[in-house]
Amino acid sequence: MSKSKIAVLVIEDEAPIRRFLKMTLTSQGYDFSEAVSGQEGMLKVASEKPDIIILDLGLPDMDGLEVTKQLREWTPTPIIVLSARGQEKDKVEALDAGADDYLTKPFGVAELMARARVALRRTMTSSNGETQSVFKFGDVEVDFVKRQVTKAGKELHLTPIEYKLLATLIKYADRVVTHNHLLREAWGSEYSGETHYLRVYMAQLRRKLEKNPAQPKYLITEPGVGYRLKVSQ
Amino acid sequence: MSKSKIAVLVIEDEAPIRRFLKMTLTSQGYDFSEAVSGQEGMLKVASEKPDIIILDLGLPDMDGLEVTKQLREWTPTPIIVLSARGQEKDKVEALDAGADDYLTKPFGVAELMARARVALRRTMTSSNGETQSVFKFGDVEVDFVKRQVTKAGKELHLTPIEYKLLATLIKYADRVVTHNHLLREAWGSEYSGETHYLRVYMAQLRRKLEKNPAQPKYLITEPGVGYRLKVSQ
DNA sequence: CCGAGTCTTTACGGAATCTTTATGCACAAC
DNA sequence: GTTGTGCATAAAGATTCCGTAAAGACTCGG
Repeated sequence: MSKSKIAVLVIEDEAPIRRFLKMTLTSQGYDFSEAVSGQEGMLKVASEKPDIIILDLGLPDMDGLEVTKQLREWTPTPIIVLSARGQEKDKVEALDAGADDYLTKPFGVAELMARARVALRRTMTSSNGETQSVFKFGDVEVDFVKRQVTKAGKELHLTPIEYKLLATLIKYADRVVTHNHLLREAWGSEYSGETHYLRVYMAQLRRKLEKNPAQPKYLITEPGVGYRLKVSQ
Repeated sequence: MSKSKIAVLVIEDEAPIRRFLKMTLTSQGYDFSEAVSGQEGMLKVASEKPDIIILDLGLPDMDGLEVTKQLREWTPTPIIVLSARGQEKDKVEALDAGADDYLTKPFGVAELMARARVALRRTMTSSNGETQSVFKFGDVEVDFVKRQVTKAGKELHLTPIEYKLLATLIKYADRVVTHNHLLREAWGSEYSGETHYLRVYMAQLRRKLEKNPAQPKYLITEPGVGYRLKVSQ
């Protein structure tokens, strides 16, 4: 399963709240990351590309509103704001600055989780991912949203392993992917060394995707190393 | 269609609040529309296709949670929930049912407006296509407002689970929906892994909807992955 | 309390997929 | 020329997954 975890970045200076959120989020299966200041937070948003940001407005180094505005200049990642101040004016300012939600401390963790799910629901279902949803080479098209492959417009059926294998090669298009790497991604880490499976499945993929399977144009063998999906030129 | 104004639908039984919202919204340049019951509200969502819905949970004729869930079966239009109950449990339930935000009465109108702007900001930027309240494939028609299914004009009875299953497949039309995803949406998260339920119910749906259930044209199996409602081509 | 409708559970034949085995080819090393 | 290694391909065997029918359990209104 190549389903990576959902990554949450918590920008919060108070250690107890950070610890608390870390416990809750990790126990619910999220990938947790933290920053203790606005500066560090913005850097981590850029470097780690979290799926959602939980931001305390009362940071020591800079105004939380300013953090929100600056983030919104370049990223649409959902931001849930936490604040000790419950005045309506504060809420309106933060929401208009680009925050997606606003919770007043002390907040209930169940509500925070529910509101995080709301924010994530949007970004997940809307098809505007940073990864292109359709990949093409030759007359083959791979639609990752539909999980469907077509060749010359005609639908093509791939088995789960064939699909994962192809998806991995596309992920590293034009680069060589080693035998073990492919085995790990398509089968699982415990299959390292079973390079024979690869030969069988690469042959199947070629039969389905290549015009002349014996002289592949796209699914290239790199002897002794692995395979490569050739798309350039 | 050249819709200049943003249309807001308010579903609320208390006249004073309705009047108040009408004043505020029209003065801010929104197109205002209202419904006094859940039934009327759902009909107006289908007929008027508002850009955003403000929904009071405490309606006389039906549970607001149920309204939210039924709307979410076919439309992604933002829903902001108003409620007199401020318990965390109520908020979580409403948000997980599909609401985009939850305000406890008495609420500040500035905050409501700000939260409406947040919800609108998201849908306006992402190119969300219009959703229809009636979905068709082959000679089958599904009316999400009446909750009624017809085949070749003849009314067809589906059990609650059959209906939810079909509604979920329609929501992700042409996309592969995994076993667990279907189980979560139609049965609930605690049913993950009970894939044999799906086999039983997919067979029932095929018997009712397909001309030749043994060779389905629309309800397609994706072995080892899930199912897909095929409507294109 | 009963019965209709619905959900849950079970069983099994068959289909699809994964795994294993076998054979042949190309090429390099010796 | 022989040998060995890595690869391609086909096909058989093993396993998992799916479709179907039917029976048992549950729910709810009357």
